[in-house]
Amino acid sequence: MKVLPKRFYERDPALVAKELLGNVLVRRLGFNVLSGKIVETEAYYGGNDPASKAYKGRKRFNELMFLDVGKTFIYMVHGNWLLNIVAHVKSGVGAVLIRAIEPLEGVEAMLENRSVKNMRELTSGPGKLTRALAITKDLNGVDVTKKDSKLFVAEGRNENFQIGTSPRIGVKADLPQNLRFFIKGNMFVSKSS
DNA sequence: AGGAAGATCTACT
DNA sequence: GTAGATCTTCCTA
Repeated sequence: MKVLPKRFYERDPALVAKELLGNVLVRRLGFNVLSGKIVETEAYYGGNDPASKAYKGRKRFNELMFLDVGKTFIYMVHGNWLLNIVAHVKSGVGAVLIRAIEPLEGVEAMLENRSVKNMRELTSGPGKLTRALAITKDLNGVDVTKKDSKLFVAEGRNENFQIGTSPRIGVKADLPQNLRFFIKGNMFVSKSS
């Protein structure tokens, strides 16, 4: 299993967000390995992006977005932990929000973390997937470019799929460009349009 | 102390 | 399918 290198994240967040699709998020949890294919992402920028946590300047809780790329940036919204990976060009600011994954390994363990009737509900949303993979603030700042981390991103198989885009979801003030990316037709995408 | 926040669940029509 | 309550931090006063 190959891990995506740090330089992968040292680019424009929108590009990183788009190219993360189809790669695999891997969570080590005790003796278990839980993983899922990334099927939906959003890009966030810095000071000129009103929806970004970094919009109001560098604070202690968001400083990871200003620092090293390839690390997690995790925060709580409405009682849900949301998982981002820091990505930006050199000395820039930005991150990619992981919005949905398609479960691959460790489905039983995920089901223990979340009681759902429908498989589709397991990881089809940013707060859902963090709960399924037991991701909390404890994993904030973890380096996802190291394969002995508790959380990292591995290269997916090079499958062919179509990429859809849309405005970001749930943001009050969005930028004019489409910064949400998803795999068209995948069941686990949180919303199809 | 109070409120807002990149969402989710539940309970209805 | 849609509306409303509610989940927990961090920010701002």
